[in-house]
Amino acid sequence: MPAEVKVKSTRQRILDTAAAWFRNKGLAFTSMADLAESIGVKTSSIYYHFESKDALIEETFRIGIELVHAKVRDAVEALGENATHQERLTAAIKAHVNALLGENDYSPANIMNFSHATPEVRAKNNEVRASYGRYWASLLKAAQRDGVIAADVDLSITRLLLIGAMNWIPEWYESGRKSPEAIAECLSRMVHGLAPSAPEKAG
Amino acid sequence: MPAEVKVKSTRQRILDTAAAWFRNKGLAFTSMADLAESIGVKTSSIYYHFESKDALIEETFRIGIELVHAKVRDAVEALGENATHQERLTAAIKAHVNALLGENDYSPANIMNFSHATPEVRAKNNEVRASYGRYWASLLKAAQRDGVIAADVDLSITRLLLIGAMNWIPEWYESGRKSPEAIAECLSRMVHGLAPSAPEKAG
DNA sequence: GTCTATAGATAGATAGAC
DNA sequence: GTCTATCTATCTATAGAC
Repeated sequence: MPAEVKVKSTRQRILDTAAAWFRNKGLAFTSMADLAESIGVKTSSIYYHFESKDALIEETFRIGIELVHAKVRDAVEALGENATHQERLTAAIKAHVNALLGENDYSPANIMNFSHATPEVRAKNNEVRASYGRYWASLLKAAQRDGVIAADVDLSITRLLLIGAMNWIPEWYESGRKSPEAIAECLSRMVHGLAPSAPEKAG
Repeated sequence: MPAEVKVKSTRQRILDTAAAWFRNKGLAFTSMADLAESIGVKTSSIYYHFESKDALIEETFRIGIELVHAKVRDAVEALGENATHQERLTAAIKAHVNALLGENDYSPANIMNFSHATPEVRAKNNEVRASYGRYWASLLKAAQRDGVIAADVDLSITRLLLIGAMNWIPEWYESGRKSPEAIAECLSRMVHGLAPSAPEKAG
């Protein structure tokens, strides 16, 4: 294989461009003509690679979840066996936040548009999303078993609130103001508040 | 005024119906024809009351924020002067969560669709949203001044993460599974974890 | 694998009668 | 204040040449 001049396939350029448009404009405000023009082909060419707009959306969605799942898993595993469960949670939070705010368009494209996709597209994305959810559930369960999270805390609600706080970040984040690291740290500290030694809730 | 037979004006029925459709289907999947048919009028009639679809969206958005702002403020003020700042935060969280999960369609319609509206619509909604944001900022600032939140916690990030965790709830909430109260309590407990006495974050 | 050309559907919006 | 009728624009998707 030639080391230089790696030309991306048209299919890959369609996916990359679609992810960027979906992230920045949303599904409805992204037309097949927009994508074609960005790439420098005609609309009909896209239909050689994807049978429909929904099929294209579905594929970008799948990639988006798989990317963030892989980054989070890698970040946690990079800590090694001796890391505390609080450290593992913090690493997972940082990785997820960075995936949503970084240069990869696929993950934010998924998170920001999933609820506005058709039921068919959502259904086909369900398994890969559920798999990622189970990974977080396992992290939280291990933390609770280890005493990092109090025994009476509802892990299901905790997980959904935690991921929700992160998934909402793209709605308000402006690059240059708050760093992804500071955001992740603040959230990690909130989760740490669920520890058994934390003050009981008032009222 | 007659006590019974209060017939809602067409304008009000358009707004109510639009809020419900925007909440359940999203902006792009709600056509003016859908709304007209739901109400029992013709599409053109809507244009007598609203000059465009965007104008209709903008009005439902404004109502949605004003409603949740009023409910949160009322819930906090109902506590009286002697309530602790933790109690005030908990009451605010409960009120916001209930507004997003309750029968009022306007607030969830706004929250779930704001980022998919046109820049013009978003801009016109900015002031009322900023006002609501300032209210939360004042709640958190008072809590920090009172020692309920540690002095080194970034209140701006905290506010955005907290509201984000709540605003994401409609994405995963299924009525009948977890109660709004249990969700609000879990989140309140997380915020309580930001207290000075809470364990310091790990590594 | 990409093109030209176009079908077919639906959307937001307007004109003018009543 | 609501109607009928229609305009115009845009979008997804397809047929067939190259």
